[in-house]
Formats: sequence, structure tokens, C-alpha cells
Amino acid sequence: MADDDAALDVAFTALADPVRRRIIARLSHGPATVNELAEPFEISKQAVSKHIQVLEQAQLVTRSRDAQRRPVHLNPARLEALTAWIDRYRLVREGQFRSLDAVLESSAGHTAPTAKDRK
Amino acid sequence: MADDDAALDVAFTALADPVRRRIIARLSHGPATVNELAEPFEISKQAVSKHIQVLEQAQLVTRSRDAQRRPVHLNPARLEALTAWIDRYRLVREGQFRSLDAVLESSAGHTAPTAKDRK
DNA sequence: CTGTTGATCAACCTTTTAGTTGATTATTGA
DNA sequence: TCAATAATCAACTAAAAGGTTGATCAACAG
Repeated sequence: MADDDAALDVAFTALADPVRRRIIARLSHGPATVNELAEPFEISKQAVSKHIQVLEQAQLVTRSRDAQRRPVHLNPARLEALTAWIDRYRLVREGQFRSLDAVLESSAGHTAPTAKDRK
Repeated sequence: MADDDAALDVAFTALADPVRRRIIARLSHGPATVNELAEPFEISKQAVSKHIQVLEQAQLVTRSRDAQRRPVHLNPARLEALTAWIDRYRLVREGQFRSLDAVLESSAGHTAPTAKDRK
């Protein structure tokens, strides 16, 4: 649970940056080196290298070795954990949670004061 | 594009925090007030209020009015944009991107440096 | 061995984020 | 009117994130 939570933290954080999302997009066309990935951006390749480390920690990418190069590969499998989390709440139906809510939330509709008057 | 990108930024950023994810999870059971949402956490309700503003900016939640209360509602529709983005890359197959990669490496596009012999 | 290329490390700077406490606004019920 | 409740605003702090430059490391090619 806490493990999952930490994993989701690093994964969502990794995707919360436009540079890293563009790196992901690029990698969906095949592996690439740091220099190749850095080219479309205005920032230094050191900065890109850091971004890749973030993605690697999130296990969204992996790296291999090819002489001096360390090609980066997309790891699509990890993305599943994110869609799994999102879908859990995305697929909630109106009627479903409304009736559940009525039971769980002290049986008060949201148009009437709730039972939590005390402080 | 840039609009989408900015929207993805705020949305992924919003989910990159465990407190905000727990708020989402709670809201999937029905609307709740700031005080109710703050209760399970150690942090102040001002902090929770800020988290809700982040979620609201990302359009992941909406708010209504009920006397002094401003109940927060989940907006599952917005989560679709995130799964849509993720699925674009999650569903890439091994063989598919491997062959695409071969094409990119030969045509070189704007990332020319791959022309250096790979192995 | 020497030079070049690909990539990372280290130190530093600036902006953003998550949190705090204290005061303020808004709405209600008595 | 007035006290109580729900929530936000304002100012501040501490830590994290994204970026920079300069030095260093690793793996070849001559």
C-alpha cells in the first residue's frame, strides 16, 4: 500500500513535466540516447540526463549499453499501474457512488446539513 | 497542443501527491466538504483547502454551494484525458516500435546524429 | 598513449510547492 | 444583532524541483 503509494508518487511526478512527457513520446518510436533526446530541447543535456534519471527511477524507462552510449528504452508496462489507478475512479458511475454515499456519509444528502455539527 | 500540454501538466501534477490522490479516492464515494476531507490527515485544513484548489484548477473536482459549506465533487470525466495520454504510449507493442525505430534511424528526421553507426 | 565522444557528477542558483499560524470573509441559526 | 461554523486569504518558512556551468569518468578510434 505505502509501496504502491510511493510508486505512484514517482510515476505521476515523472509525467507531470512536459519535457519528460515528450521524452516518453519520442521513446515510443524506439530507443534513443541522451544526446538524441536532448536535441529538440533548449536545455542542456545535463538537464535532460536528470529528467531521464527521474523516468528511470519511476521505472518508466530502462537503459542498456552500447559502447559509450546508454540507450534509453520505454517501459510501457509501468504505465499500466497509472491507468489502473486512474480507472478505479474514472469509471465510477453517478448512480453507484450516490447510493453508496448515502450509506457511508451519515445518511444525509448533500442538500441537508450533515451530522458533523460538533467540532 | 500547448493548451493540452498545460492541461496535462496541472492534471498530472495534481495526481503526483498522495494527499490529493486520497482526496480523489474519498470523493469517489460521494461529495464531501473541506472539513470532512481534512479529517483523515494530520495537516491543517488550510493545507487541505489548498490541495483542493489544485485539484479544482486541474478540473478534477468541482464545487457547489450548500449554506456555509462548499462541497467538493469528483469530476471523473477529466481523468479520461490522462488515460488517453498514457494509453497512447502504453499500448505500443514491442515489435511495433522496434520496426518503427528502424525507419526513424534510416530516415533520421530532425534527429540526425543517429547516422553514426549503431553497432 | 592521446584525443574525442557520450554521459554523469558536483556545486550552486532560482522558483515552486507543501506546510504553518493568524486574521478575515461569508452564511447561518438563535 | 450576534455568536458560531465553514472556508479562504495573507504572510511566512523549509524543502524540493528544474536549471546552469565546470569537472570528471568511461569507452572507443587513431
